[in-house]
Amino acid sequence: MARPITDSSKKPSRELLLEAATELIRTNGYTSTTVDDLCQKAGVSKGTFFHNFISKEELAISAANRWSEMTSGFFRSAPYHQHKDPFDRFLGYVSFRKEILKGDLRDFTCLVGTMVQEVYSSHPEINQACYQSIATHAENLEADIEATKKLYAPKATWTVKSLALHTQAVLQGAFILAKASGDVKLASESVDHLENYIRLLFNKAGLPGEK
Amino acid sequence: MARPITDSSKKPSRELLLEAATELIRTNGYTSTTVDDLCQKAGVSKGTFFHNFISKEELAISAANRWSEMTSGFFRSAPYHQHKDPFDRFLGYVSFRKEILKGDLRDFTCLVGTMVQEVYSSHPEINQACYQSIATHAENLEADIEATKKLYAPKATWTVKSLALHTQAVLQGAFILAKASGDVKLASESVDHLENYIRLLFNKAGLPGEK
DNA sequence: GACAATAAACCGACTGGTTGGTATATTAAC
DNA sequence: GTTAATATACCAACCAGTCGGTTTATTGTC
Repeated sequence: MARPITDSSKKPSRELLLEAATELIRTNGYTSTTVDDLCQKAGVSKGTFFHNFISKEELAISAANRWSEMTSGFFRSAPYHQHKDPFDRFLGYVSFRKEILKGDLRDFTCLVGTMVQEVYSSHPEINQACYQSIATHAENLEADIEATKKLYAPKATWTVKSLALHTQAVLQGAFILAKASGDVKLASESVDHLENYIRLLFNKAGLPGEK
Repeated sequence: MARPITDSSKKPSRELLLEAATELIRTNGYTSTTVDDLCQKAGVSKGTFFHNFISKEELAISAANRWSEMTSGFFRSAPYHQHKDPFDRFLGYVSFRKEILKGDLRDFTCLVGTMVQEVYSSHPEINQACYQSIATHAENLEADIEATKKLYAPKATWTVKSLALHTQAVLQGAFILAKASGDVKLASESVDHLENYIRLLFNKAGLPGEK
């Protein structure tokens, strides 16, 4: 049996493999995820795997790039962009990130943040694709942060880029807390503190009690 | 040759293996670190490995527990404890964490935060040891945070525990940024924002420009 | 304090199974 | 009938863990 497609309802093998990679690597990491695991999950054979990717490493790079594109699309169409005030858009982004911290860990944790820990030293090309994804995501926040800063904290000495990256650091750290504890609430509460920080930063009244 | 010790200058094989594990797992992760790698790094044989540990998994658990003890000792003897004001002690802790972000990534990143990403789903016992390490470390901050809160933000609605864990989330996230980018500065700048948050939280005047 | 018996630490060759990757054959599409 | 997509069988390297045996340290006995 071979080439069983042209059935337009079925996704191409390459896409099936990338989806399998996203799910399995998010759950078990890059090294623990074997090519056979990926083929089984995607429902294709090993021949198909190496027809579509020259190596496991190339699959990981493709998965990281695909992750970047998919998350970009996902957040671009999220509702928080509709706010008039850039502060509301920025805070809306963080609140949105908090809202989607629900259900299964495998569904909201970050593929590229997970991979970085394993590959930063041994697989520089995968690492670069991962950093590209994180950095691009952070850069997408910079316009709103810049506008917010101009409006509400024009003299602040921190840089827009550093705050954008800080939001990503908090989220990545929150994922680690959730994984380690098995309790998603710990992640939520860390993002609560990030929200609170952002309000304080722009004099928008944080939680009660800080004056 | 065997039992070559009683030479008080040489460390026991078990300790050598745990040191090797800390270094190699921090660099390459748990799965990528092979038993042979560990033996070579420690300068012992495979027989010795399995004489000291019943499995690779047990070594990882022991390494996580040792990590917990070593970091506890390291931070207990750090200078920030000498401050009179609990706010200064708390902020001093965070500043100290920032100061040690220097030199090689392998020397300041977190063993247990790295392992969690790979093992949380597949090796619950390792994961538990990792969480124990993170949680205990956070708990060690709670007394100072509690005292700071009573003094400077008694009506704040956030919990002491959540703020302690948030500091850990920021640090873990900062490590990911540093690994991904290869630039330690990104980690430092994220910790800058954490310091700034803590100052704002207790009305201790953050960076200029926030009012 | 000599020495035999026992225990603890250690070694490296070996094993069964796994891994990423290859070679080759088969099928579908144009 | 050429080409792209798929499948299966296979391989050499590698992996965690085992095993039989050696060397050193400790302990009990005289």
